[in-house]
Amino acid sequence: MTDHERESGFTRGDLARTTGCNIETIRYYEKTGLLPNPPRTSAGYRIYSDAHATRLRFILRARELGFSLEDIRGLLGLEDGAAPTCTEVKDRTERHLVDVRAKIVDLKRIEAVLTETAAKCSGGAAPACPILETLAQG
Amino acid sequence: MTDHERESGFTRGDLARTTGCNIETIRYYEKTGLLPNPPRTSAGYRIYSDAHATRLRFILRARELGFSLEDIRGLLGLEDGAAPTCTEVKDRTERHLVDVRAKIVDLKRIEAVLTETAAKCSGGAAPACPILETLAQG
DNA sequence: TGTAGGGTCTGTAGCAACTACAGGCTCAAG
DNA sequence: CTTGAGCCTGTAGTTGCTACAGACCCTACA
Repeated sequence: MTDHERESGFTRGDLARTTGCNIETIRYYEKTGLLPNPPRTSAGYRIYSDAHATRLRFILRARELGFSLEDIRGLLGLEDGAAPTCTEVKDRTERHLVDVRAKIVDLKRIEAVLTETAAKCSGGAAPACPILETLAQG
Repeated sequence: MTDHERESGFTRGDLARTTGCNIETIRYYEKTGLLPNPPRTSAGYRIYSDAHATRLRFILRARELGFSLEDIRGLLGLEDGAAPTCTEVKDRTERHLVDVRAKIVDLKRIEAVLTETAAKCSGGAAPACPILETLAQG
């Protein structure tokens, strides 16, 4: 890559480093349309700009909050071409929130059962394990 | 399948119905070694017994509690051939419990952020969406 | 000028834990 | 004897990556 070509742009490795994203993940997001195809040098190297970095950070942030890539596609307005309205964004967020809360409830139930079950077990090499028995009875 | 062949046994469909497990999942568990290869009729149909049903229910129950198939393999003593000791089972359960609790903490954090973010949004078709802005800033 | 080392390019395969076919048998009922 | 349901197999798809292999390319140093 010549100085001319890369001026005001950075490579995939640079983008990975500055965002903390795995370098292969960037290519994956490009393939699935979350990131736009960047311009290339004459040798085929991708050239990224600040706009790419901003979008990638958005995606990573949304992922951290548990949005699926499909959700993120919607938030980015990649589904119907137009940017989503504020209402659409809010709806999506609230639907996701419902999912998150349901998962919390689920996990708390699991935690309670596991805690209770584990407490029954004194350890050691007893022949009958209370944990296994609990699992068997379901 | 003749009456003789199926006597005291049931088919994969039967097993699926009585356990609530998807019929294809049964084959998958067999392929991955969680369920033993059942005997077959002369036509190749699998014949299951109560022992198979018991084991499958154990697996399903453990799955409900969030154990991975790898964990379950351990609980069933399929890793080293011998049934695990009570201590091993307890260790595995407690390690899993740590994971579950970590996930709960994670999701609660996510829930808090989403709730807070969604509250900023009044809906409508405002040009600047506070949710999207929050995501962008991360 | 040559070369060593990194980086990047592509396509493809693998992970978990299923799920869903297609295309072919087999079985029970009418 | 046919019809329809059920079973058999292998294989491909799902989500969200991650990890190669084998080929380029680019920079730095001798």
